[in-house]
Amino acid sequence: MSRSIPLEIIDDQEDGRSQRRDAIANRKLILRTAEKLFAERGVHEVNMADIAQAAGVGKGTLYRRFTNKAALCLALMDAQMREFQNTMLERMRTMSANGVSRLEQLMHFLDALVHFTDAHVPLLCEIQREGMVTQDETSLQLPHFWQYMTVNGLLRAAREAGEIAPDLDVDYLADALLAPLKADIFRYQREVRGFSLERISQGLQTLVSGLRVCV
Amino acid sequence: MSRSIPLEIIDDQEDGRSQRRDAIANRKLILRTAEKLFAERGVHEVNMADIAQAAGVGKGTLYRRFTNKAALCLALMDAQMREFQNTMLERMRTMSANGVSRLEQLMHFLDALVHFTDAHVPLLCEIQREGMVTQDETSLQLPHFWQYMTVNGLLRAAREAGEIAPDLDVDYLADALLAPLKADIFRYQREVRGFSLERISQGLQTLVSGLRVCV
DNA sequence: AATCATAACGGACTCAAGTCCGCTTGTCAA
DNA sequence: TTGACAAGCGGACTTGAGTCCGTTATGATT
Repeated sequence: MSRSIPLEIIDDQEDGRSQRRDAIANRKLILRTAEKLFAERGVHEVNMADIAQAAGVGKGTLYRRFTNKAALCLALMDAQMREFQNTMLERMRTMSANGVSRLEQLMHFLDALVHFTDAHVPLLCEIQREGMVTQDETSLQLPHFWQYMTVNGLLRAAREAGEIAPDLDVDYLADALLAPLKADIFRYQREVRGFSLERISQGLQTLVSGLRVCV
Repeated sequence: MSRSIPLEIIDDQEDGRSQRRDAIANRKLILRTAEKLFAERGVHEVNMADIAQAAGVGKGTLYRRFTNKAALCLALMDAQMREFQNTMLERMRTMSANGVSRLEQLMHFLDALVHFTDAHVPLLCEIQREGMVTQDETSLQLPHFWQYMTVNGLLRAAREAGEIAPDLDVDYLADALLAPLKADIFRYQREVRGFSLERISQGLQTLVSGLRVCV
Protein backbone atom coordinates (compact mmCIF):
# COMPACT_ATOMS: atom_id res chain seq x y z
CA MET A 1 0.00 0.00 0.00
CA SER A 2 1.87 3.00 -1.28
CA ARG A 3 -0.63 5.65 -0.22
CA SER A 4 0.50 7.34 2.93
CA ILE A 5 -1.72 9.04 5.45
CA PRO A 6 0.58 11.34 7.35
CA LEU A 7 -2.06 12.80 9.59
CA GLU A 8 -1.91 12.69 13.28
CA ILE A 9 -4.40 14.40 15.47
CA ILE A 10 -2.58 17.25 17.09
CA ASP A 11 -4.08 17.92 20.43
CA ASP A 12 -4.42 21.43 21.77
CA GLN A 13 -0.88 22.00 22.87
CA GLU A 14 0.85 18.79 23.25
CA ASP A 15 4.46 19.67 22.91
CA GLY A 16 4.75 17.62 26.06
CA ARG A 17 7.50 19.72 27.57
CA SER A 18 7.42 23.51 27.63
CA GLN A 19 4.07 23.28 29.38
CA ARG A 20 3.90 24.49 32.89
CA ARG A 21 3.15 21.90 35.52
CA ASP A 22 0.00 23.66 36.73
CA ALA A 23 -1.25 23.94 33.16
CA ILE A 24 -0.79 20.22 32.57
CA ALA A 25 -2.39 19.40 35.89
CA ASN A 26 -5.38 21.61 35.16
CA ARG A 27 -5.77 20.13 31.74
CA LYS A 28 -6.02 16.65 33.16
CA LEU A 29 -8.22 17.81 35.99
CA ILE A 30 -10.62 19.46 33.57
CA LEU A 31 -10.72 16.43 31.31
CA ARG A 32 -11.45 14.10 34.19
CA THR A 33 -14.11 16.43 35.56
CA ALA A 34 -15.79 16.90 32.19
CA GLU A 35 -15.77 13.17 31.57
CA LYS A 36 -17.46 12.59 34.89
CA LEU A 37 -20.11 15.28 34.43
CA PHE A 38 -20.82 14.19 30.86
CA ALA A 39 -21.28 10.63 32.04
CA GLU A 40 -23.62 11.73 34.80
CA ARG A 41 -25.79 14.24 32.98
CA GLY A 42 -25.07 13.97 29.28
CA VAL A 43 -22.88 16.16 27.12
CA HIS A 44 -25.54 18.64 26.15
CA GLU A 45 -26.82 19.16 29.68
CA VAL A 46 -23.45 20.20 31.05
CA ASN A 47 -22.25 23.72 30.36
CA MET A 48 -18.79 25.17 30.53
CA ALA A 49 -19.45 27.03 33.78
CA ASP A 50 -20.50 23.74 35.40
CA ILE A 51 -17.27 22.12 34.34
CA ALA A 52 -15.15 25.01 35.56
CA GLN A 53 -16.90 25.06 38.89
CA ALA A 54 -16.82 21.30 39.39
CA ALA A 55 -13.13 21.33 38.59
CA GLY A 56 -12.65 24.20 41.04
CA VAL A 57 -11.16 26.34 38.32
CA GLY A 58 -12.03 29.68 36.74
CA LYS A 59 -13.80 29.92 33.41
CA GLY A 60 -10.79 31.72 32.02
CA THR A 61 -8.62 28.75 32.85
CA LEU A 62 -11.03 26.34 31.28
CA TYR A 63 -11.06 28.35 28.07
CA ARG A 64 -7.30 28.74 28.13
CA ARG A 65 -6.92 24.97 28.16
CA PHE A 66 -9.65 24.33 25.58
CA THR A 67 -10.70 26.88 23.01
CA ASN A 68 -14.35 25.89 23.29
CA LYS A 69 -16.66 23.06 24.21
CA ALA A 70 -15.99 21.36 20.89
CA ALA A 71 -12.25 21.28 21.49
CA LEU A 72 -12.81 19.89 24.96
CA CYS A 73 -15.00 17.13 23.57
CA LEU A 74 -12.48 16.32 20.90
CA ALA A 75 -9.78 16.04 23.52
CA LEU A 76 -11.94 13.59 25.42
CA MET A 77 -12.15 11.34 22.37
CA ASP A 78 -8.51 11.69 21.49
CA ALA A 79 -7.27 8.37 22.75
CA GLN A 80 -10.06 6.35 21.20
CA MET A 81 -9.70 8.30 18.02
CA ARG A 82 -6.04 7.44 17.69
CA GLU A 83 -6.74 3.87 18.51
CA PHE A 84 -9.42 3.72 15.86
CA GLN A 85 -7.10 5.20 13.29
CA ASN A 86 -4.27 2.86 14.13
CA THR A 87 -6.49 -0.19 14.14
CA MET A 88 -7.90 0.77 10.79
CA LEU A 89 -4.54 1.45 9.20
CA GLU A 90 -3.32 -1.87 10.51
CA ARG A 91 -6.32 -3.79 9.24
CA MET A 92 -6.15 -2.19 5.86
CA ARG A 93 -2.49 -3.06 5.59
CA THR A 94 -3.33 -6.66 6.42
CA MET A 95 -6.19 -6.75 3.96
CA SER A 96 -4.02 -5.29 1.23
CA ALA A 97 -1.41 -7.95 1.93
CA ASN A 98 -4.07 -10.62 1.65
CA GLY A 99 -5.28 -9.30 -1.68
CA VAL A 100 -8.59 -7.97 -0.42
CA SER A 101 -10.00 -5.55 -2.97
CA ARG A 102 -10.00 -1.84 -2.31
CA LEU A 103 -13.75 -1.62 -2.40
CA GLU A 104 -14.05 -4.36 0.17
CA GLN A 105 -11.59 -2.50 2.32
CA LEU A 106 -13.70 0.61 1.91
CA MET A 107 -16.80 -1.25 2.98
CA HIS A 108 -15.00 -2.56 6.00
CA PHE A 109 -13.81 0.91 6.87
CA LEU A 110 -17.28 2.38 6.57
CA ASP A 111 -18.74 -0.38 8.68
CA ALA A 112 -16.20 0.26 11.40
CA LEU A 113 -16.84 3.98 11.15
CA VAL A 114 -20.55 3.41 11.62
CA HIS A 115 -19.87 1.64 14.89
CA PHE A 116 -17.33 4.20 15.99
CA THR A 117 -19.69 7.06 15.23
CA ASP A 118 -22.50 5.39 17.10
CA ALA A 119 -20.34 4.94 20.15
CA HIS A 120 -19.54 8.65 20.26
CA VAL A 121 -22.57 10.46 18.88
CA PRO A 122 -23.06 12.91 21.74
CA LEU A 123 -19.46 14.10 21.70
CA LEU A 124 -19.37 14.16 17.92
CA CYS A 125 -22.54 16.24 17.80
CA GLU A 126 -20.90 18.79 20.03
CA ILE A 127 -17.68 18.75 18.02
CA GLN A 128 -19.51 19.30 14.75
CA ARG A 129 -22.06 21.73 16.18
CA GLU A 130 -20.69 24.88 14.59
CA GLY A 131 -20.77 23.48 11.09
CA MET A 132 -17.76 22.85 8.90
CA VAL A 133 -17.23 26.21 7.27
CA THR A 134 -17.34 28.52 10.26
CA GLN A 135 -14.96 26.31 12.15
CA ASP A 136 -11.67 28.20 12.16
CA GLU A 137 -10.09 25.88 14.72
CA THR A 138 -8.24 23.68 12.23
CA SER A 139 -7.66 20.84 14.64
CA LEU A 140 -11.39 20.26 14.92
CA GLN A 141 -11.42 19.38 11.26
CA LEU A 142 -8.69 16.80 11.56
CA PRO A 143 -10.86 13.79 12.37
CA HIS A 144 -13.08 14.46 9.42
CA PHE A 145 -10.08 15.21 7.26
CA TRP A 146 -8.53 11.90 8.14
CA GLN A 147 -11.71 10.02 7.33
CA TYR A 148 -11.98 11.87 4.08
CA MET A 149 -8.41 11.08 3.11
CA THR A 150 -8.91 7.45 3.91
CA VAL A 151 -12.06 7.05 1.83
CA ASN A 152 -10.57 9.17 -0.92
CA GLY A 153 -7.40 7.09 -0.93
CA LEU A 154 -9.27 3.81 -1.07
CA LEU A 155 -11.42 5.05 -3.93
CA ARG A 156 -8.34 6.25 -5.83
CA ALA A 157 -6.68 2.90 -5.31
CA ALA A 158 -9.86 1.12 -6.40
CA ARG A 159 -9.90 3.22 -9.51
CA GLU A 160 -6.28 2.44 -10.30
CA ALA A 161 -6.99 -1.23 -9.72
CA GLY A 162 -9.86 -1.04 -12.19
CA GLU A 163 -12.44 -1.88 -9.57
CA ILE A 164 -14.43 1.22 -10.38
CA ALA A 165 -14.83 3.22 -13.58
CA PRO A 166 -11.83 5.45 -14.34
CA ASP A 167 -13.91 8.57 -14.78
CA LEU A 168 -15.52 8.62 -11.35
CA ASP A 169 -15.16 11.79 -9.31
CA VAL A 170 -13.35 10.30 -6.35
CA ASP A 171 -12.98 13.62 -4.54
CA TYR A 172 -16.68 14.24 -4.55
CA LEU A 173 -17.72 10.68 -3.85
CA ALA A 174 -15.57 10.51 -0.76
CA ASP A 175 -17.42 13.50 0.63
CA ALA A 176 -20.80 12.16 -0.35
CA LEU A 177 -20.23 8.74 1.18
CA LEU A 178 -19.19 10.32 4.46
CA ALA A 179 -22.08 12.78 4.57
CA PRO A 180 -24.57 10.33 6.14
CA LEU A 181 -22.03 9.74 8.89
CA LYS A 182 -22.05 13.33 10.11
CA ALA A 183 -23.10 13.15 13.72
CA ASP A 184 -26.45 14.91 13.54
CA ILE A 185 -27.65 13.07 10.47
CA PHE A 186 -26.47 9.79 11.90
CA ARG A 187 -28.21 10.51 15.18
CA TYR A 188 -31.39 11.35 13.35
CA GLN A 189 -31.30 8.07 11.49
CA ARG A 190 -30.70 6.16 14.68
CA GLU A 191 -33.07 7.95 17.03
CA VAL A 192 -35.87 9.20 14.84
CA ARG A 193 -35.90 6.73 12.00
CA GLY A 194 -34.82 3.92 14.28
CA PHE A 195 -32.33 2.41 11.84
CA SER A 196 -30.05 -0.27 13.25
CA LEU A 197 -26.30 -0.10 12.84
CA GLU A 198 -26.45 -3.06 10.49
CA ARG A 199 -29.03 -1.36 8.36
CA ILE A 200 -27.03 1.84 8.06
CA SER A 201 -23.87 -0.09 7.32
CA GLN A 202 -25.71 -2.18 4.77
CA GLY A 203 -27.08 0.92 3.07
CA LEU A 204 -23.63 2.39 2.72
CA GLN A 205 -22.34 -0.89 1.30
CA THR A 206 -25.08 -0.64 -1.32
CA LEU A 207 -23.87 2.78 -2.39
CA VAL A 208 -20.28 1.57 -2.59
CA SER A 209 -21.30 -1.52 -4.52
CA GLY A 210 -23.01 0.72 -7.02
CA LEU A 211 -19.67 2.24 -7.92
CA ARG A 212 -18.27 -1.13 -8.97
CA VAL A 213 -17.76 -1.50 -12.69
CA CYS A 214 -20.58 -3.53 -14.19
CA VAL A 215 -18.96 -6.60 -15.68
CA MET B 1 -48.42 8.66 -10.96
CA SER B 2 -50.28 7.12 -8.07
CA ARG B 3 -47.97 8.19 -5.29
CA SER B 4 -49.35 11.21 -3.53
CA ILE B 5 -47.42 13.77 -1.62
CA PRO B 6 -49.92 15.41 0.65
CA LEU B 7 -47.51 17.76 2.33
CA GLU B 8 -47.86 21.45 2.33
CA ILE B 9 -45.60 23.68 4.27
CA ILE B 10 -47.71 25.06 7.04
CA ASP B 11 -46.45 28.46 7.93
CA ASP B 12 -46.39 29.66 11.50
CA GLN B 13 -50.00 30.58 11.89
CA GLU B 14 -51.55 30.99 8.60
CA ASP B 15 -55.20 30.43 9.22
CA GLY B 16 -55.51 33.63 7.24
CA ARG B 17 -58.51 34.90 9.17
CA SER B 18 -58.70 34.84 12.95
CA GLN B 19 -55.44 36.77 13.03
CA ARG B 20 -55.52 40.24 14.40
CA ARG B 21 -54.72 43.05 11.99
CA ASP B 22 -51.74 44.28 14.01
CA ALA B 23 -50.36 40.76 14.18
CA ILE B 24 -50.56 40.32 10.43
CA ALA B 25 -49.11 43.75 9.84
CA ASN B 26 -46.21 43.09 12.19
CA ARG B 27 -45.55 39.74 10.61
CA LYS B 28 -45.17 41.31 7.19
CA LEU B 29 -43.20 44.20 8.61
CA ILE B 30 -40.78 41.85 10.30
CA LEU B 31 -40.36 39.70 7.21
CA ARG B 32 -39.65 42.72 5.04
CA THR B 33 -37.21 44.13 7.57
CA ALA B 34 -35.38 40.85 8.03
CA GLU B 35 -35.14 40.36 4.29
CA LYS B 36 -33.61 43.80 3.91
CA LEU B 37 -31.11 43.37 6.75
CA PHE B 38 -30.13 39.89 5.58
CA ALA B 39 -29.54 41.24 2.09
CA GLU B 40 -27.43 44.08 3.43
CA ARG B 41 -25.32 42.28 6.01
CA GLY B 42 -25.80 38.55 5.55
CA VAL B 43 -28.00 36.20 7.52
CA HIS B 44 -25.43 35.27 10.12
CA GLU B 45 -24.39 38.84 10.84
CA VAL B 46 -27.89 39.98 11.73
CA ASN B 47 -29.26 39.09 15.13
CA MET B 48 -32.80 39.01 16.38
CA ALA B 49 -32.44 42.21 18.39
CA ASP B 50 -31.28 44.01 15.25
CA ILE B 51 -34.34 42.85 13.39
CA ALA B 52 -36.70 43.84 16.17
CA GLN B 53 -35.13 47.26 16.46
CA ALA B 54 -35.02 47.90 12.72
CA ALA B 55 -38.66 46.91 12.51
CA GLY B 56 -39.44 49.20 15.43
CA VAL B 57 -40.91 46.33 17.35
CA GLY B 58 -40.16 44.68 20.69
CA LYS B 59 -38.22 41.44 20.92
CA GLY B 60 -41.24 39.82 22.47
CA THR B 61 -43.28 40.65 19.40
CA LEU B 62 -40.65 39.30 17.10
CA TYR B 63 -40.58 36.03 19.00
CA ARG B 64 -44.35 35.87 19.16
CA ARG B 65 -44.51 36.03 15.36
CA PHE B 66 -41.59 33.63 14.82
CA THR B 67 -40.55 31.01 17.32
CA ASN B 68 -36.87 31.51 16.58
CA LYS B 69 -34.45 32.67 13.95
CA ALA B 70 -34.83 29.39 12.07
CA ALA B 71 -38.59 29.78 11.79
CA LEU B 72 -38.14 33.33 10.57
CA CYS B 73 -35.70 32.17 7.91
CA LEU B 74 -38.03 29.41 6.86
CA ALA B 75 -40.86 31.90 6.49
CA LEU B 76 -38.65 34.01 4.26
CA MET B 77 -38.14 31.07 1.92
CA ASP B 78 -41.73 29.98 2.02
CA ALA B 79 -42.85 31.31 -1.32
CA GLN B 80 -39.88 29.99 -3.23
CA MET B 81 -40.16 26.72 -1.42
CA ARG B 82 -43.73 26.23 -2.49
CA GLU B 83 -42.88 27.23 -6.00
CA PHE B 84 -40.05 24.74 -6.08
CA GLN B 85 -42.31 21.98 -4.84
CA ASN B 86 -45.04 22.75 -7.31
CA THR B 87 -42.66 23.04 -10.22
CA MET B 88 -41.11 19.73 -9.29
CA LEU B 89 -44.41 17.92 -8.91
CA GLU B 90 -45.51 19.32 -12.22
CA ARG B 91 -42.33 18.30 -14.01
CA MET B 92 -42.43 14.84 -12.56
CA ARG B 93 -46.00 14.42 -13.68
CA THR B 94 -44.99 15.45 -17.17
CA MET B 95 -42.00 13.15 -17.18
CA SER B 96 -44.08 10.25 -15.97
CA ALA B 97 -46.58 10.92 -18.73
CA ASN B 98 -43.75 10.91 -21.25
CA GLY B 99 -42.44 7.61 -19.99
CA VAL B 100 -39.27 8.97 -18.42
CA SER B 101 -37.85 6.39 -16.03
CA ARG B 102 -38.10 6.89 -12.29
CA LEU B 103 -34.36 7.00 -11.86
CA GLU B 104 -34.06 9.69 -14.47
CA GLN B 105 -36.76 11.63 -12.65
CA LEU B 106 -34.80 11.20 -9.47
CA MET B 107 -31.67 12.52 -11.10
CA HIS B 108 -33.57 15.47 -12.40
CA PHE B 109 -34.99 16.14 -8.96
CA LEU B 110 -31.60 15.99 -7.30
CA ASP B 111 -30.12 18.28 -9.90
CA ALA B 112 -32.85 20.82 -9.30
CA LEU B 113 -32.39 20.45 -5.56
CA VAL B 114 -28.69 21.15 -5.89
CA HIS B 115 -29.47 24.44 -7.59
CA PHE B 116 -32.21 25.29 -5.13
CA THR B 117 -29.97 24.55 -2.18
CA ASP B 118 -27.18 26.64 -3.60
CA ALA B 119 -29.51 29.58 -4.06
CA HIS B 120 -30.50 29.48 -0.41
CA VAL B 121 -27.51 28.20 1.53
CA PRO B 122 -27.33 30.99 4.10
CA LEU B 123 -30.97 30.70 5.09
CA LEU B 124 -30.85 26.91 5.00
CA CYS B 125 -27.80 26.88 7.27
CA GLU B 126 -29.72 28.91 9.79
CA ILE B 127 -32.81 26.72 9.49
CA GLN B 128 -30.83 23.56 10.01
CA ARG B 129 -28.52 25.02 12.65
CA GLU B 130 -29.99 23.23 15.65
CA GLY B 131 -29.61 19.81 14.11
CA MET B 132 -32.43 17.47 13.23
CA VAL B 133 -33.05 15.69 16.50
CA THR B 134 -33.23 18.58 18.93
CA GLN B 135 -35.61 20.41 16.65
CA ASP B 136 -39.00 20.17 18.34
CA GLU B 137 -40.59 22.70 16.01
CA THR B 138 -42.16 20.23 13.63
CA SER B 139 -42.72 22.71 10.85
CA LEU B 140 -38.99 23.24 10.51
CA GLN B 141 -38.67 19.61 9.49
CA LEU B 142 -41.27 19.87 6.76
CA PRO B 143 -38.99 20.94 3.92
CA HIS B 144 -36.65 18.08 4.61
CA PHE B 145 -39.55 15.73 5.08
CA TRP B 146 -40.97 16.66 1.73
CA GLN B 147 -37.63 16.12 0.02
CA TYR B 148 -37.28 12.80 1.75
CA MET B 149 -40.74 11.66 0.72
CA THR B 150 -40.07 12.65 -2.86
CA VAL B 151 -36.80 10.77 -3.14
CA ASN B 152 -38.23 7.86 -1.23
CA GLY B 153 -41.28 7.76 -3.48
CA LEU B 154 -39.22 7.86 -6.64
CA LEU B 155 -36.98 5.08 -5.40
CA ARG B 156 -40.01 2.96 -4.46
CA ALA B 157 -41.51 3.53 -7.88
CA ALA B 158 -38.18 2.71 -9.51
CA ARG B 159 -38.08 -0.50 -7.54
CA GLU B 160 -41.59 -1.45 -8.57
CA ALA B 161 -40.70 -0.67 -12.16
CA GLY B 162 -37.72 -2.98 -11.89
CA GLU B 163 -35.25 -0.19 -12.48
CA ILE B 164 -33.39 -1.04 -9.30
CA ALA B 165 -32.91 -4.27 -7.38
CA PRO B 166 -35.97 -5.32 -5.38
CA ASP B 167 -34.04 -5.75 -2.15
CA LEU B 168 -32.64 -2.24 -1.88
CA ASP B 169 -33.31 -0.36 1.34
CA VAL B 170 -35.21 2.54 -0.12
CA ASP B 171 -35.86 4.19 3.23
CA TYR B 172 -32.20 4.36 4.07
CA LEU B 173 -31.01 5.26 0.61
CA ALA B 174 -33.34 8.24 0.42
CA ASP B 175 -31.73 9.60 3.57
CA ALA B 176 -28.23 8.87 2.39
CA LEU B 177 -28.70 10.50 -1.00
CA LEU B 178 -30.02 13.65 0.65
CA ALA B 179 -27.29 13.82 3.27
CA PRO B 180 -24.76 15.62 1.04
CA LEU B 181 -27.42 18.25 0.40
CA LYS B 182 -27.68 19.32 4.02
CA ALA B 183 -26.83 22.99 4.05
CA ASP B 184 -23.59 22.92 6.01
CA ILE B 185 -22.10 20.01 4.11
CA PHE B 186 -23.17 21.52 0.83
CA ARG B 187 -21.68 24.84 1.77
CA TYR B 188 -18.44 23.15 2.74
CA GLN B 189 -18.24 21.44 -0.62
CA ARG B 190 -18.92 24.66 -2.45
CA GLU B 191 -16.79 27.07 -0.43
CA VAL B 192 -13.95 25.00 0.92
CA ARG B 193 -13.60 22.27 -1.67
CA GLY B 194 -14.65 24.60 -4.45
CA PHE B 195 -16.90 22.09 -6.19
CA SER B 196 -19.11 23.48 -8.93
CA LEU B 197 -22.83 22.84 -9.00
CA GLU B 198 -22.38 20.64 -12.04
CA ARG B 199 -19.77 18.59 -10.28
CA ILE B 200 -21.94 18.02 -7.22
CA SER B 201 -24.93 17.20 -9.34
CA GLN B 202 -22.82 14.85 -11.43
CA GLY B 203 -21.54 13.10 -8.33
CA LEU B 204 -25.04 12.48 -7.08
CA GLN B 205 -26.06 11.13 -10.48
CA THR B 206 -23.19 8.68 -10.17
CA LEU B 207 -24.53 7.40 -6.88
CA VAL B 208 -28.03 7.05 -8.30
CA SER B 209 -26.72 5.31 -11.38
CA GLY B 210 -25.01 2.83 -9.16
CA LEU B 211 -28.35 1.67 -7.89
CA ARG B 212 -29.50 0.71 -11.36
CA VAL B 213 -29.78 -3.03 -11.93
CA CYS B 214 -26.79 -4.28 -13.84
CA VAL B 215 -28.17 -5.73 -17.06
C1' DA C 1 -70.83 53.46 21.60
C1' DA C 2 -69.30 50.97 25.72
C1' DT C 3 -67.72 46.52 27.54
C1' DC C 4 -64.72 42.87 27.98
C1' DA C 5 -62.21 38.65 26.98
C1' DT C 6 -58.44 37.67 24.53
C1' DA C 7 -54.52 38.12 21.78
C1' DA C 8 -50.60 41.06 20.94
C1' DC C 9 -47.00 44.00 22.50
C1' DG C 10 -42.56 45.54 24.56
C1' DG C 11 -38.66 45.33 26.94
C1' DA C 12 -36.46 43.70 31.11
C1' DC C 13 -34.68 39.28 32.32
C1' DT C 14 -32.38 34.62 32.17
C1' DC C 15 -29.01 31.52 30.48
C1' DA C 16 -24.91 29.89 28.21
C1' DA C 17 -20.86 30.71 25.32
C1' DG C 18 -16.96 32.93 24.90
C1' DT C 19 -13.66 37.30 25.85
C1' DC C 20 -10.79 40.47 28.60
C1' DC C 21 -7.62 41.89 31.68
C1' DG C 22 -5.39 42.63 36.13
C1' DC C 23 -3.22 39.57 39.40
C1' DT C 24 -0.31 35.33 40.46
C1' DT C 25 3.05 31.75 39.84
C1' DG C 26 6.33 28.55 37.75
C1' DT C 27 10.68 28.54 35.26
C1' DC C 28 15.09 29.66 33.90
C1' DA C 29 19.24 32.28 33.83
C1' DA C 30 22.35 34.81 36.47
C1' DT D 1 18.89 32.11 45.79
C1' DT D 2 16.80 35.37 43.46
C1' DG D 3 14.27 38.08 40.39
C1' DA D 4 12.24 39.00 35.89
C1' DC D 5 8.74 37.74 32.87
C1' DA D 6 6.13 34.73 30.09
C1' DA D 7 2.50 31.76 31.02
C1' DG D 8 -1.24 30.72 33.64
C1' DC D 9 -5.21 32.00 36.42
C1' DG D 10 -9.88 33.69 37.81
C1' DG D 11 -13.90 35.87 37.45
C1' DA D 12 -16.27 40.00 35.82
C1' DC D 13 -17.97 41.23 31.44
C1' DT D 14 -19.98 41.00 26.70
C1' DT D 15 -23.02 39.11 23.38
C1' DG D 16 -26.87 36.85 21.46
C1' DA D 17 -30.75 33.61 21.86
C1' DG D 18 -34.82 32.98 23.80
C1' DT D 19 -38.48 33.69 27.98
C1' DC D 20 -41.70 36.18 31.09
C1' DC D 21 -45.10 39.04 32.37
C1' DG D 22 -47.35 43.47 33.16
C1' DT D 23 -49.55 46.67 29.87
C1' DT D 24 -52.19 47.73 25.68
C1' DA D 25 -54.96 47.21 21.51
C1' DT D 26 -58.55 44.66 18.84
C1' DG D 27 -62.87 43.38 17.56
C1' DA D 28 -66.98 40.50 18.90
C1' DT D 29 -70.96 41.31 21.71
C1' DT D 30 -74.59 44.13 23.60
